[in-house]
Amino acid sequence: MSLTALTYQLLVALADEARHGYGIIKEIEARAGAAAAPSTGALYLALQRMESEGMVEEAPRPADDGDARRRYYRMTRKGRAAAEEESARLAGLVATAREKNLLAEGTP
Amino acid sequence: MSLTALTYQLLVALADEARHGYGIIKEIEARAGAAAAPSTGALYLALQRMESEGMVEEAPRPADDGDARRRYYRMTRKGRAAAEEESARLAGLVATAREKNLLAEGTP
DNA sequence: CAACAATACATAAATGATTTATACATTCAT
DNA sequence: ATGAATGTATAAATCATTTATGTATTGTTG
Repeated sequence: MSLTALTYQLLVALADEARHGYGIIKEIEARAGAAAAPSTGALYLALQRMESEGMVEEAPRPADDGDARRRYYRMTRKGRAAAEEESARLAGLVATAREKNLLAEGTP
Repeated sequence: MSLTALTYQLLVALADEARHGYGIIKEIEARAGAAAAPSTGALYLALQRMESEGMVEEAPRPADDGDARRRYYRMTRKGRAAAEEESARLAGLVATAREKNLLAEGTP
């Protein structure tokens, strides 16, 4: 039972701190470019699904954030465990890709 | 337009040499364990789709392989380019996961 | 302060890949 | 010769994502 690409992407975005939906998109854009970010439709549906699966949960809005529209989410223990497992799997796959010369030498 | 997880997995399996369908499954099992390998249903449908997309093409059966059932596939140039691009994307994602402590320290 | 762009969340319908199940023939090992 | 493993294949069902759209709030700028 492995994670979808989008689920994993969102878990990584939430790994360091709680964020609201649009904030997740902005985080992904900042790290990987606008093309890597999901559409709002995909994002909010995925967050709903992930909440129902127990991967994330809603978190209180920080006191210093006055924008009442924002809904914050954070990873649950289960979400973190799933993200760690998937990270290991992907790291192995990337290592294989490197062995097979699918990554330019010197790529981190 | 990015690759599905299964598509990428199959391209990596084909990156070093042409293989037949069942051989792809065995290669994945050898590298990542039986749980990581796709079912035959998923595999053959994916190969068909990938062939129609121009990601892989059928290759002649090696002379030293007498099993007439086997159908060999190899990556096309397009498939290799897509696999390289996706490898870079995933390497970046794994690097982020590492920064956020989703990978045990010392993991390759 | 008015107008506009960006932010923010949300859902429906269509699409499309994968899962699950099944089928069947060939090859290998004992 | 018998059974297990190999090998390819397809149909039906499932389920996540895409695409399109709607609406309200917040920030910016002239």
